[in-house]
Amino acid sequence: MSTARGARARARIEVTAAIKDEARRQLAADGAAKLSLRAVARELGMVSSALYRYFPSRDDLLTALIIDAYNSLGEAAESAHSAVADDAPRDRWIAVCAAARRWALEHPHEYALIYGSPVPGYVAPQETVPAAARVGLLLIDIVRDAHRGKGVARIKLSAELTVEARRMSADLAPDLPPEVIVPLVAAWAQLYGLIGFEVFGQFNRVVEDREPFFRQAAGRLAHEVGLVYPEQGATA
Amino acid sequence: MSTARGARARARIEVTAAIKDEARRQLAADGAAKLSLRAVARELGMVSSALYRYFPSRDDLLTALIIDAYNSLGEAAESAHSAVADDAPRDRWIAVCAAARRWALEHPHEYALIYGSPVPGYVAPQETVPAAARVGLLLIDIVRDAHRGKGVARIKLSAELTVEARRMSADLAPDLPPEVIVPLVAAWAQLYGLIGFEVFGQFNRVVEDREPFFRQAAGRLAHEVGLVYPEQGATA
DNA sequence: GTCTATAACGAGATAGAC
DNA sequence: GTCTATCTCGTTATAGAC
Repeated sequence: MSTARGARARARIEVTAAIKDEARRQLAADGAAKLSLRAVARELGMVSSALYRYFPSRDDLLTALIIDAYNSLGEAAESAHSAVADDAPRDRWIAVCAAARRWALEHPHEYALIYGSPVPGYVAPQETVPAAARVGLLLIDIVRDAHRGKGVARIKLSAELTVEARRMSADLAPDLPPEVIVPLVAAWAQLYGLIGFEVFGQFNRVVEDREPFFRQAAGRLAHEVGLVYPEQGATA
Repeated sequence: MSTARGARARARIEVTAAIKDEARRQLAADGAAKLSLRAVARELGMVSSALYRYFPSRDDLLTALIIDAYNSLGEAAESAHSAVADDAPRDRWIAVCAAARRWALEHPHEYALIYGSPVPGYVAPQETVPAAARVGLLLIDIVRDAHRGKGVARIKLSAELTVEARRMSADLAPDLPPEVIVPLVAAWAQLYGLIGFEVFGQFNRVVEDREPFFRQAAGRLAHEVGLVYPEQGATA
């Protein structure tokens, strides 16, 4: 009986994985907007009503794919980071940025799913938040370490930004000063500007040798958040 | 006879505009992937085959919408720029960035069309290039002026980037040195990272008071491309 | 010449009866 | 779970109105 239950659980996991794999293939072919439970079922030789035992709606399947994508990206970034965990913060920052870029280039359709245009009619539930936050939290960790080691330069914030900056700091990293969290969040968004332009083809005929270009830009982003070599202290 | 031709030409322009307006409405509702000639025709009280007198295919209609969006954005940026044409390059830079952001927030679906996920099965023809380049060329102009006035700081490029940097410089702005064109292109991409995160909702619960945040970030981008106040010369 | 309407194709999705 | 009747779609051929 426990073996039967185990077998059933195993089967359920396998079918769930097969559904998501097929859904990812259709994502790549037709885009998230056209993802259809029926088409997935047909391709798997199932009937559409059977899919509802695994995903109660198309939106739930989409949510699962989105969470998987964020986790896959987060894992790629975290494992790249752990390989250089003892290096200078600036090098760790660049390693994480490069890992995010590599993942995006290897999974362009999943990248489009999480950082591209919103899917019409779909609203991401709160469930997606923890997975979505992984890369951001990693970048915060790196800057936090540099800040402890004083290897971080602070920036002057405009007066109109001080209230919001304090709120962001309290929300995201209470141990980091507002003058650090603002450029950090900006760099986070800018990183995905660089990655998105490459993945979505905006760099075609503009930037050709993209790896060194990206490394240079990621280094500038590190500088923007105050990460300087090796722990040489802060400079304005 | 010439009046007849004029009336026909006018009618053609009006119908073309009506088709594009309706297509834009459907774009906002269902996304570019689901844009359908038949649905547009139905909503306009025409028959689908009649649309082919105006757009030879669905992709041609999409292309027209894309070019219009780029031109609308380009116009917004250029008119914002001409209002501050005599200010310091740094202020002109920030004005153009702010205009691009405002346009994107006011036209989120058209922004998604040109800077979001690619439309599955659609490849943008070369026709779109001139319109797509307008904001970029404006940013180049601003940096060029600052460079003439020596108000631009050069950055050290990594050795691995020198060849590509020279190619980019020759291609995009032969009168600007590679050490300027690289951060300029990077800042261009990063600008759309900031805008995209706001338009696509990635800043929800992260950045709330977004206007001052954006201005701060745009100012940092200006700094990154070497624009400093007023023409106080170059610093590393 | 310029346009619109009718009809049809082949492909795919969908709803409901069974 | 299967089958069928009825939708949608992009696109083309054709015929006729202005």
